[in-house]
Amino acid sequence: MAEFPPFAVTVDLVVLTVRADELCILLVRRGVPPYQDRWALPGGFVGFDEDLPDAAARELTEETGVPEPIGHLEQLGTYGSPKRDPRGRVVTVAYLALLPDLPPPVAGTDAAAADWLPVSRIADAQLAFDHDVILADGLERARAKLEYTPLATAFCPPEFTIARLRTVYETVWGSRLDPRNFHRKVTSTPGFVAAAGRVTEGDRGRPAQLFRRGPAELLHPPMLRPSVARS
Amino acid sequence: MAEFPPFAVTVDLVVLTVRADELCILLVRRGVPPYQDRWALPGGFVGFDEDLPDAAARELTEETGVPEPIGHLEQLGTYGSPKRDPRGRVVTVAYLALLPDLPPPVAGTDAAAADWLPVSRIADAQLAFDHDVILADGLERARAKLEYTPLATAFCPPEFTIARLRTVYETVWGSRLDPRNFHRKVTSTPGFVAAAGRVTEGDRGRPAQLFRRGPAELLHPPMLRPSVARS
DNA sequence: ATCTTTTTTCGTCCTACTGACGATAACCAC
DNA sequence: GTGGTTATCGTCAGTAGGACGAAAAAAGAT
Repeated sequence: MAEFPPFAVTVDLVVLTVRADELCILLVRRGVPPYQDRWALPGGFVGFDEDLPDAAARELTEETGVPEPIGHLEQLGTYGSPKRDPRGRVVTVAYLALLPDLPPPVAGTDAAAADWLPVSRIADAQLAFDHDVILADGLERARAKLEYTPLATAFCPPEFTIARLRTVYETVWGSRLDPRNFHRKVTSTPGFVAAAGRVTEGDRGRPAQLFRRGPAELLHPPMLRPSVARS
Repeated sequence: MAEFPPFAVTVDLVVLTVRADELCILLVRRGVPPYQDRWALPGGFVGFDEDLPDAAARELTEETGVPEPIGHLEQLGTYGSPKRDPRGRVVTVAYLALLPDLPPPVAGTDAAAADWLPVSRIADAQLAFDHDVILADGLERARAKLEYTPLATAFCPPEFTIARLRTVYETVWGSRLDPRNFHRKVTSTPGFVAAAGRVTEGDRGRPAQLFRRGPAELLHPPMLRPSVARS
């Protein structure tokens, strides 16, 4: 391997959570050029002896301050247009993280600030680099995966009610779901959720049963989003 | 961007086709170390001014000799373990290609040979580098995508019969499907296929209508593989 | 020419899933 | 208690899908 073009490799994170009935993303405000003072996805260079998932998990921990075996982390895609970074040839491996609601993040080393922003408030071409595209891909991935995996539970604390799970679906999909049909669907899909044996207390209305995530990796049959109107 | 670890970036291709009722993959026999004389995925270095999809399309054309606007090409995932290549730190972006049956490939520049191999004959740890893992991921992606996209048509010539499309599903999924229910399902799913207005001739049995791929990108409702037995 | 085989294509029955929505249960505030 | 709110259970009709019968349209055998 005598000659090869030298690339820089980074990881970038699309970190999503549901808070206050809004789908939010963790962004950092860049403190240095290029794109200084613009919002960007958290991320950084991959260490020379570091595996890609390790680098993503490290960045996630650094930005959220939370030890990472919480929520869900998966590779989203790789973006490597020659012009995407004015500093040189940078290929970035994007990861998608789904987390339960967390306390506000702390600003990192080279970031002026870090915060949760509602994705509904992020207009096109507002983010640094090609991060708009990466965010759009991450949102579409998350929306699609809620259909056929139990990943909506990654947005919830370890024990949650069916209603909480329903607000996750409603928030991510942006549409309302019938509470009675949703309840029937979730509890009748094998392995989706398992009863925790306890109930909520102190809220309004009838106390709700608490559930944990079940063992299923795939939902059969899948949840169907109402937006895909049928023929 | 003064200092950053220097990486090499490559693309590797999982190229699948259906020929003679078998799911086959395009492999090259390595002519140089490491892993000399082992089968490997076709691929190569990304040019310094080359975008990743362009590099993948270029490699695909080089290996198959076919101008590339045929079939389907999508990014599969990125593999970058520090130990995956003994020559140094190489991050590879894997692409998945689905093609109709093509003539045998020509051996490339640094490959001793290239050929279609049935995936059923590829045992574990037979391929160079981590290409076993990449192949496994590509197969799972292809199997899953046949469920909810019209991508099975990428394995077919421009005009095809429902029976041909059915053998694609049966070959990729490894299970038999009822011809009558399959016919009903395909023709009743909006946008999956469109009648070409012509029929086959010269075969055994009743002549079949020819179809082209329809405009749909997603199948609603999806095709369901029988392997996922229900509760 | 007629029969058999093969393959396509249409139709029927039955069950499972889903959307719309009524009804009841169990809490809180007053 | 009453009223408000939320959770949970049921009912009913429409639809999709698996199992399978049957007719249609060709090729080949006799």
